[in-house]
Amino acid sequence: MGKCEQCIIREFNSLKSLTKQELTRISGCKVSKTIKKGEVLFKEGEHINGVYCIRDGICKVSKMSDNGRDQIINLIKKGDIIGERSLVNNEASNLKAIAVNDVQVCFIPKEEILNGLQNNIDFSMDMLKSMANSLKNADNVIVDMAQKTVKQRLAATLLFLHNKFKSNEDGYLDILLTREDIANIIGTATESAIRLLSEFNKKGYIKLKGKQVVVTNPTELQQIAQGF
Amino acid sequence: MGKCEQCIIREFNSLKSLTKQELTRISGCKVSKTIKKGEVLFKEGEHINGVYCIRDGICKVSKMSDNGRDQIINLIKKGDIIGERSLVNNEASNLKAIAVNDVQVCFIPKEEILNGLQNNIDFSMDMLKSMANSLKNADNVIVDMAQKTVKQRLAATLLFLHNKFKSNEDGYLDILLTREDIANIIGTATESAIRLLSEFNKKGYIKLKGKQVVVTNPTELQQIAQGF
DNA sequence: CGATTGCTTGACCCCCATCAATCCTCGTGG
DNA sequence: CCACGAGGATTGATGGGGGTCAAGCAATCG
Repeated sequence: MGKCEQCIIREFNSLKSLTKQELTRISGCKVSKTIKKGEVLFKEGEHINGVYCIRDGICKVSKMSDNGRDQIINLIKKGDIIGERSLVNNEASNLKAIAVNDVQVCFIPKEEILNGLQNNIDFSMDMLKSMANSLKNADNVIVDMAQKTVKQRLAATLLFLHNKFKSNEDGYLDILLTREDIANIIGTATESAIRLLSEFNKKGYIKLKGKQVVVTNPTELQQIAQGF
Repeated sequence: MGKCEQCIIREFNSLKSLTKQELTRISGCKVSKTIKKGEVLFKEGEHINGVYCIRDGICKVSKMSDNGRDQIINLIKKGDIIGERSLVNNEASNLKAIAVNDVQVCFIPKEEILNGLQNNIDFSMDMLKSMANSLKNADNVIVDMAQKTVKQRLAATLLFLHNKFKSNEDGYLDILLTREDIANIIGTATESAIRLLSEFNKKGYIKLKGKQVVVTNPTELQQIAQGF
């Protein structure tokens, strides 16, 4: 496999602050994996003992609720790192990660990351910033979940997907989620999500081409998401 | 005011990892404040330029949603620190903090904390752990908000308050929240919260003595929170 | 080419947001 | 000391949002 020192992906995450030396060390012990669509990267309760750096593809990160439904907490893609949290507080993962499409990841053992955190201030500051940002984001999600209607949340989610995953100028996404996935992001029943998607489609805010969802009127969706 | 080196409060948070020297420096430039019940510690959009260490009392930390309702994100008490996030990523606060009862805080300037993060690995690791923990917590809240009914969330919230704020053996809380506050934690209308509180009261899971809410049957509330 | 999985729509009903009226409680000023 | 006003607590009535069950259809796969 390639060498971390030459990997562009790390520019997108905290690993960019590591030194050449550190990267070389990591390069020597990292493990590259391919996870096929639908397969599990790690599951709840598992001890990950390291972090995953996503080189390509998309994973849905979810957590099982008491009522037995999977709530999707996050979608991670190329350049994202996952597993730092369990690593830092030395606990088993409380989340599950499943490949939405074929995914290539590099696994970096715990010791290497801890070593970096202990000896490289820039790296640990980057990690802190990244977590601080995730926390801010989580707060926003909590407020939305608590206060917004399902319709508002769907509009917000479509915009989120549009902004994070749109590939080319025609607005198609790099990601293909099932209706159930979308419902599990919003936190609603699949049928409710479907009905609202159909409504948005009729009104021309989005286009449904098979399973593809294309946002055609972001402005209007923004309005809806904010409650108008 | 007292000296940080001798302050017991810091044992409850990341500041415990600071050296005697660092604490002495901080002691010299910290500012102690008293915030009266209902007053604002800081508000959304404000540049805090430091962190607050709660010495006594309770603050509700909230965020305004698009529809104009305040969502309470967190309740912080003696020993908690707030403001690290905005400090780390150098942004204005996205949250508001209001004193629930009279609160005593120490304000520690940004530079001191940054200095600690730069030079004291133990301190920054503690901060990382603290944030990792908050993130795990936030994930749980997101799942609950997305998947649970208002009744379940109320039961869970009552248990949370019971565990975090119960003072003496008779189950009374150190905290006195209005019905509106409780509703704003759950993310529901005040009337809905009131109705359910009344229902729990009739069934004997809690006791309502004036504004005081006392949990009398945690086991049953646990069952409800999990959906039975 | 069955069979499984995902998508869609209809029907039903309960939860909960909202509006409204009343009661309670406490702090303030006369 | 009491009246009174304001904010909080409570209860009722009502309507819509959204969860759930069920049936039919489309698409994908071994």
